[in-house]
Amino acid sequence: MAQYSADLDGVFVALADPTRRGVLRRLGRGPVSVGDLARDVPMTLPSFLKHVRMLETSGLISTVKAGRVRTCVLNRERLGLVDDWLAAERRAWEDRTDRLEQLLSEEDHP
Amino acid sequence: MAQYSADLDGVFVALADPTRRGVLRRLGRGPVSVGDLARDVPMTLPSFLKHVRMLETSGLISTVKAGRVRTCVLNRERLGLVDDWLAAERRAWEDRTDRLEQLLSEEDHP
DNA sequence: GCAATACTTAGCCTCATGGCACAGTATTCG
DNA sequence: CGAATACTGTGCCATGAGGCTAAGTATTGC
Repeated sequence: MAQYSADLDGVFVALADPTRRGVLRRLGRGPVSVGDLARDVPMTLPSFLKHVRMLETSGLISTVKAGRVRTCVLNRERLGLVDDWLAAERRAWEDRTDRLEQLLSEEDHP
Repeated sequence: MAQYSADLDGVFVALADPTRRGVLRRLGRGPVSVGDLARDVPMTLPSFLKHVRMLETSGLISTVKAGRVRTCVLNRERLGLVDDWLAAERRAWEDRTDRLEQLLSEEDHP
């Protein structure tokens, strides 16, 4: 659970940057090399590479190097963490809402 | 759209901290004062207050001060931003998958 | 082999985050 | 009124994010 939380930290941090979200969007259309990704971004390559590394350590993408080209692939299932978190939050709210409605209906018919 | 992206930045940054996620979870059960929230957290009040402010500027919570007590309330609808972003990502993937499957089926029956 | 390509490393800068302590303000209670 | 309560403001510090330049390494193409 502590690990779950740390993973979630990493994923949310990774998502909190437009450059990185842009990379994810692009990778949704298939694997792309670092160089090709960087061409779309107004930034030097070393700076951009930091974003790629961060996406990789968050688990949102994987990369493999073949020759001198590093290719990035989206790990779609990783966003399941966000889904799960959202679902858990909402479950908590709804439990509360249920109890609240129950309480209200008891007041209606005591 | 630029604003949408900036809003998303703020929300993801806010969610990228266990303390703040804990606050949201707690607020899911109803409004709570800053002091009560702080009691659960191993941190000084001024430090904790920074988290509350950050949650507020991200739009995930609202706060009102009555007398000397500031009460925090969850803005549930704000998480819709995350839903929307997730949905948009997935739509992009699926479009691609559709095209890919179409391509494959064309290869099967040229 | 040599030059171009595609990263990669290293070092530096600035600003934001997340923590602290300490002192202040505004309300409320006796 | 005076003390306790509940924040709030200020200033400090360490760390890490996000950008840069300059130089280095490993592959590939001619």
